[in-house]
Amino acid sequence: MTTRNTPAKRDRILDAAEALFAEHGYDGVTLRRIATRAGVDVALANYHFGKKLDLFQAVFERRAELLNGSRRDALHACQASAGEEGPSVEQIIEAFLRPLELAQETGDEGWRHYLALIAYINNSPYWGPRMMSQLFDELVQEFIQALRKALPGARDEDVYWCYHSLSGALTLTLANTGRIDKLSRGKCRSADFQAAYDHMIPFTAAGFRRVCGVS
Amino acid sequence: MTTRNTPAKRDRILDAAEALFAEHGYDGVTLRRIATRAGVDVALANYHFGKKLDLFQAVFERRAELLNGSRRDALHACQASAGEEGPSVEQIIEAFLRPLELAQETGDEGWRHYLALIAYINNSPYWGPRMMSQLFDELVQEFIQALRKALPGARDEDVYWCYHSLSGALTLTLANTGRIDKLSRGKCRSADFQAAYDHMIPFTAAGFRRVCGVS
DNA sequence: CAGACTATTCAACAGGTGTTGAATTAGCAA
DNA sequence: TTGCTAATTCAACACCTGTTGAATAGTCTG
Repeated sequence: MTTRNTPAKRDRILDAAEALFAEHGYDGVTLRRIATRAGVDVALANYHFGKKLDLFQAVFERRAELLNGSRRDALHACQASAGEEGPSVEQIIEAFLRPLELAQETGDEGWRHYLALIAYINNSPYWGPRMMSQLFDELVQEFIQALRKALPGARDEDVYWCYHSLSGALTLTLANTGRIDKLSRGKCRSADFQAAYDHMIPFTAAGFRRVCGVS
Repeated sequence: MTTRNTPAKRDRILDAAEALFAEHGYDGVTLRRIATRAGVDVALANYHFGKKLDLFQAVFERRAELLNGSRRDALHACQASAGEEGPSVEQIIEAFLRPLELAQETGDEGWRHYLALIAYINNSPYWGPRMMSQLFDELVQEFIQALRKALPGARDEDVYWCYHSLSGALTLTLANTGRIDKLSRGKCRSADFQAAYDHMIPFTAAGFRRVCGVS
């Protein structure tokens, strides 16, 4: 009965905040701008979410479990289809990255904004340590565990440093700054996510193999 | 005669702005906070640099040429010592990265802040496209040209996508968020720059080789 | 219908923002 | 000393910030 064609104002606030926080960061966005973009009074954000920081956190958490879910599914799927010794490095990284590509390629541009927000947070010396761990560390450790199994004899330290490089490459992809477009004079488009991941998967897999000593 | 042991206030403003912008971003920092940290009146920033945005740009530009210089020197040096067919992928990436490590390991922590600021700008969808090109593109193109020569037959598109991954891994290193410390439970420390680059160089070099088809 | 509860807006606050022009100090030349 | 100029501070402005409490509209229940 209460189904609407226009989304509820509460959701529109989240959508607006998501897009603006992703592009300008936490301090670069005012509640009034969010409210204006959502077509809503300023006070409504406070009514629904409390303080500005709580709204920020709500945006951050909204899609996290969904994302973790599809990533976890992808990992378990490739583990199930692999034999006794588990999936290859390539398959694990694929499971780590492809769900993001799918999310970015959805018609819903909210996912693009959300992932750009993750990039902002992950790259920030202030927000990164404060917010990333609570939602993403557990699953990341599961991926790293799988990578360790796929790289027998690798030193833990090396695996973590490789993951660091993978995470950095991914973060810049999610940020979607369009810098590669300019650098390559149009030969690459950062909006072409499929191309981005198609290159990133073999790139990082080769890095893991080389550094972690499986030659 | 006018040599002082305390740096001129103009420089102290730049130092304070550099550190604060790097940690909190452009909008997360107030001129009053910069002035306080520099031990200076608020109006002095405006006197020396004009608007807040001009101060931001001044900080961004202050060390750029110095950095480009040492990177360019490193590239030319490895090109000179290499034979006719030019340096290897590893050598080029080393020339691209080591100058940053050296800067970060200087006693002067200003360089650490500066490079974290570069990471912030490079990763930002707002600032990245606006500020990175003007100062850094020319030299980056020189590095990419060298990489192309070291990877004969590689498609331009592939080289640029590989550079994108390299740039991302580097950016997250510069941001110095300390996330890897927590993830690895102390096995890796993001302040250990030498370890970071020691891993990053073979990691990315292997990626280039694999993706750009030199097997 | 009345009532209750939620969602939304209105109006305003106390405090912080970048910026400016005038006033003050310091450094040096003649 | 007296000037002159650059460096620095002071005081204040007009505006924007997040946040709040009261007022209004909307929605469902009985």
